[in-house]
Amino acid sequence: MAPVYAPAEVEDRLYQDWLAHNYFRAQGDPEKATFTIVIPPPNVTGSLHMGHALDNTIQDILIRRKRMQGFDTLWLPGTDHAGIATQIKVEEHLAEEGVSRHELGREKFIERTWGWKEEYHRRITKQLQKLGVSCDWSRERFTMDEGCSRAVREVFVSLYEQGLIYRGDYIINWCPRCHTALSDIEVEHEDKEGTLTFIRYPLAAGEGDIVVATTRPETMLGDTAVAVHPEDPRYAHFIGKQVMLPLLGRAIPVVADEYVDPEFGSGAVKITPAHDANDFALAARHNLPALVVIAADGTMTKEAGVYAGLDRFAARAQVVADLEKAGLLLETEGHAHSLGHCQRCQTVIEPLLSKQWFVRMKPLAEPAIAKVKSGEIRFVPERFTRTYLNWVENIRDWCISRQIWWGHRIPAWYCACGETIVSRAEVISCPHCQSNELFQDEDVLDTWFSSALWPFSTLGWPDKTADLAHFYPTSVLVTGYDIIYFWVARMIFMGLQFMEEIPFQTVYIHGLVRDEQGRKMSKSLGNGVDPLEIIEQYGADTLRFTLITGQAPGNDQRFRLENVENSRNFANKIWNASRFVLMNLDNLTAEQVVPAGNLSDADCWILHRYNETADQVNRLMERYELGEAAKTIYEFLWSDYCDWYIEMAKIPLYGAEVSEQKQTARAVLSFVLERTLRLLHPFMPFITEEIRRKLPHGGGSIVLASWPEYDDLLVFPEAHQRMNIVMAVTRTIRYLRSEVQLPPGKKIRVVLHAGSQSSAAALTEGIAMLQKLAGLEEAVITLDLPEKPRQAVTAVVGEIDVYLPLSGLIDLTQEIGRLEKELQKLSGELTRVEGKLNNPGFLAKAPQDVVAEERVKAEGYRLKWEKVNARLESLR
RNA sequence: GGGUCGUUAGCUCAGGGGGAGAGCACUACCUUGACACGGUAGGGGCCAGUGGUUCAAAUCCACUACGACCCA
Repeated sequence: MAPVYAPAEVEDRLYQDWLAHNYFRAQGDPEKATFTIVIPPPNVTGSLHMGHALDNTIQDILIRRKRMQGFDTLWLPGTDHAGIATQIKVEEHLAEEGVSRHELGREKFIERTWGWKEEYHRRITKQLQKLGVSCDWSRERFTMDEGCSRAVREVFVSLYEQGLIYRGDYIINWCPRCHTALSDIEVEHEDKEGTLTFIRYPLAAGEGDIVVATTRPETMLGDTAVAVHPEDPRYAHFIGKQVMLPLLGRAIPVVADEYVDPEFGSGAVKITPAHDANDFALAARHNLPALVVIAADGTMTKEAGVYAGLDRFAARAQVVADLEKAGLLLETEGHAHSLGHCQRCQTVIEPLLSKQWFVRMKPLAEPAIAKVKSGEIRFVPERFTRTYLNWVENIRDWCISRQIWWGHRIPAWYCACGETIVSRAEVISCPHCQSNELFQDEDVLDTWFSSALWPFSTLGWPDKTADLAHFYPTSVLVTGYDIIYFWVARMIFMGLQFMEEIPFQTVYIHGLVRDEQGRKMSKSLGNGVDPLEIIEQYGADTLRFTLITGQAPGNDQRFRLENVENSRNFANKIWNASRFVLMNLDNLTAEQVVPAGNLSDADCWILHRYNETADQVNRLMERYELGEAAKTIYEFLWSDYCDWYIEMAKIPLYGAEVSEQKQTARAVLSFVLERTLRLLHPFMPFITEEIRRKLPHGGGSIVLASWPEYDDLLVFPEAHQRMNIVMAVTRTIRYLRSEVQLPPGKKIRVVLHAGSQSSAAALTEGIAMLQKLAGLEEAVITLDLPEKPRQAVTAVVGEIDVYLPLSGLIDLTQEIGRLEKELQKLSGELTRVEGKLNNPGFLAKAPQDVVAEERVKAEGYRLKWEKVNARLESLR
């Protein structure tokens, strides 16, 4: 074995081996308890980022543990067609060839996009495999594959038949760049400093005018009314009259409506029903017409008169200039307002009146609220329950039609007779007029429509498959808080609607992976770190460990290279510890690895600590505290196993001791290492498998090895206690040595004055360890020390007095100073603890075990204080 | 405007009612037969502020300040 672990030589080989053995295949055994995760399908737009790496690491950890625990585990992989996002990519690609999608035509364009999908799907799959994910690739799905597409049609038609999908003219969010409608949540709002423009609208008849304030002057061309608050005395006499729309000279009415805020601007509002959702609602109440003045491409329509053809922003400038010329521009003032941008291309969203398909949300949301409130679906961390409920409880209808080509075509056909046919199958003739002149709706569905069905469409729905019966509902959904609305909420209501059962029991929410400075990683900033590069350089285990220990549930983390290095060092530490064990195993067989008989205190101690670790890891993992669980294993392996036990084990292994002790040490070293590797396997799958194959073990891959649980047979409290004494004394001697600057190689004599038979016994049992670990040539253990050595440095460990007699090497003044500092520290502790014990309230109300604990502490401090003080006085 | 989260060592962050933790950085020493991607020892924090609850608050509650995010 090389002294430095080289993951590149290991990882691909092991992954291929795992695949070849079908270890990740779900069994589909109806008798067995299941554990199921469906992957949040990555978009086929490009490559995976750190967020994916984290998301999939978490899932893999959960899945691998459950697989080892014997569950029938299914981790179902797949990818998402990502309608708009992918279409943009392909269009950009085409643009490089100088072709637009319209020149290419719909059919050819979709063909090209499938080609794109194939390429990126391949890339994504490879990346996931590099990460080590244990997905069941035989069940892989794609949101636009035949089965998922059938599910989409079934759901659409079914919802339509139930009156939960409708088509109509409403204000939607329009992206002039993507040329499509968007749902509300696909619009990102950003606070921008804008301008509030005050415009004078003269009365059509008679003197006077009314001033309106707007942030979007160009929309005045589409105004069909001015509205004021009914109780606003300033405008009472205008209500019912007509005003002249400037520039276009159209007469429009003044209406009264409660919606108007008299405090804002001038208190009078121009009404543009076709370009503002609130105006649209108001217009409906007052039977006002709607005039579309901004077209789908963001330029002005012919309704805009002389402004027709101008871009909306150019038109704004022109309108303002013309108003000014006409003397109708009263004033402008700075005004902060929130501006919607397209989530995909950042273009300013245009509210636009158009005919779209919608899902009626209220009836679907109700059960989705109930199942979360009842706790049937649980969010981890719990606070995301509120995030979810806030949205679902205020939900609005969902605009699901998109004016793009890449996606699920809406299964609706239109006949010249006016008939609309929504159908699961292709429609050939009109059921109303028998005409064959039918046209399918040009639009496709929102990508999230198909994603919402993912937990059951991937298991075979609408067919009643065995997988669906066995694996639905899934166990956990793992995803980032950024798509709770987009995805999680929608899966819940679709699952409830169509499976009549929740889609998952637990929603585990994690945070974002940010860059070193805490900024969101993004293409435009160029601050993204490619997971593959990290894997190539440091290994997948290292990346996984970095991501999982870097996160606390639900919180964002910063990706820092120094953390990666730390994880890499940990992998190397494991490698070298294992190297040590393997070098010393000496043909130990798997059966001999089980430690039996004649265990030393050190052996018992490490077994006990291992057992505590396993227990703690299990508790933490049950609570989804994966980072803490990983850190617990790290701590155990590095500190307990390497720093202490390996060093202790060297005594029998290197010493000229009886061979039985050697054999026991070998067995314990191997036993603890092998089990710890199993504990660590979900976190670092590759290195644990690689090493375990070299160790004596029960056979088979670690992937299917049994998961370590707490073991009653590995509890050794007395030996554990004795070792703690030996270790504390060791640490103290090391400390004293460094205080007097003894060279590390210098062997010294130490006198240990034990305060009781039991401490003396502990020390005697551990004497070889003390000698080795504290660099002693001799350790004198005594219960009776009538003459305290004067030329010595001393310390107190519990009831044990430690003396390092070092005649000639000691500066007594310095020693006195050190002891005084120690005494001061002890006084502080003693005061604090005694303060508590002198407080009658504490004695009366604190739990008895806490009081007892404090008494023990106080006694310990007092004893130590007295001893240090006595020593000090003897030196003065 | 409503909501959520954060403020802990120089830096990045865990922890979460009863003795302040990790990694990195820092200081001193050490090429000891697993590992210098290592070892040993050490320094460093009124846990943002103010009130409250409690025998006991970094931890719970309220408010304030600053920062981040989500929703209108």
